[in-house]
Amino acid sequence: MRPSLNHSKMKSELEVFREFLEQKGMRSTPEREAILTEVFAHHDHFDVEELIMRLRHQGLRISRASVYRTMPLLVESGLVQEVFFEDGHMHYEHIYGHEHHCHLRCLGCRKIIEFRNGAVEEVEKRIGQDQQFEITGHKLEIYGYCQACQEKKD
Amino acid sequence: MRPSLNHSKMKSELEVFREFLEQKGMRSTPEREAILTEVFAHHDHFDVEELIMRLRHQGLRISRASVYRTMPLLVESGLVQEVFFEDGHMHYEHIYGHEHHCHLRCLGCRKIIEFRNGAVEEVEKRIGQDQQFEITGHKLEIYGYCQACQEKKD
DNA sequence: GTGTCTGCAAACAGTTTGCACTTCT
DNA sequence: AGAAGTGCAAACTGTTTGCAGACAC
Repeated sequence: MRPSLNHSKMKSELEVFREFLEQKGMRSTPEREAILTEVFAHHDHFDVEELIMRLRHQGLRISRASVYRTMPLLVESGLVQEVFFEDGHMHYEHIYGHEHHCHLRCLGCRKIIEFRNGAVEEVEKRIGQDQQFEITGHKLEIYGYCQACQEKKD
Repeated sequence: MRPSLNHSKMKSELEVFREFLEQKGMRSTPEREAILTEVFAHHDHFDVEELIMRLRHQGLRISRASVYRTMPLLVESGLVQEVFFEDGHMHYEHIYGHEHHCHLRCLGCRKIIEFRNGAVEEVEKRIGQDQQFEITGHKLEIYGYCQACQEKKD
């Protein structure tokens, strides 16, 4: 479902994170690294609560505060992305080492399908030139009703 | 900056809202209509706090609760869209009567530029067919650094 | 050793909700 | 009359923060 890029020539996410922290004069700690590792352990969208639960299941009792303090670091380092805000809280996904993808969301059952499409990258490039922007990324979300939910509506 | 569609053949947003409410067995009230009117009175992104302030400036003392209760109705009716969650709260824009547009966001100064691009609509259409989705809309946000912020970084 | 980080608990902010009263039909 | 809506204030929930002790460098 979510293909990885060829990692052979890439730094690991841990290396990237350590370099990011060092460059900011911040420390690499067991807590931060455990959070990072857990974030990359599953290929699904997640929220802070789920992440904390997963850490607990590993026997790691990392405080809520530390997780909340670490999330912006992961985002700033480019390893993780805020995907959408829903049900009163933010949802994230890790993006490092994965091809860029967009989201197709069913407004009926709330199911989310990922897809890739090169055309969006081209649009992005053109817009960047037109507006003199240095583009670093994009988010495309398409929404509607999946087949099952279309039938339910009738 | 943000061109309107040709309104001559369109229902007004008020008509749309009234029909939406009626169809849901809900009432059209002065509060709901004042909120709707104020939402369509300015062509900018806004948040609930700003909206309440603008209503106050009109001498309308509509409670926070009513505004919070009305926002989901405006979204559900398709008149308004949630644009992004930032600084701890949601930001909206009205979309009825306006061509669809996307957002280009500067990560440096947080400035947001709107743009239109037909290619995205085509992508949307194709994805809908591939996935058997009935597409109702999309959100594309491209981010990066504007020219001024690129220079600042050097 | 020094400055950063963690965990805790309290604080905060946006949003939701229960309730008594009002309003629309 | 009855159902639905409003305003108020309290409750709720996700997130942030101050502080004392712990730890990385």
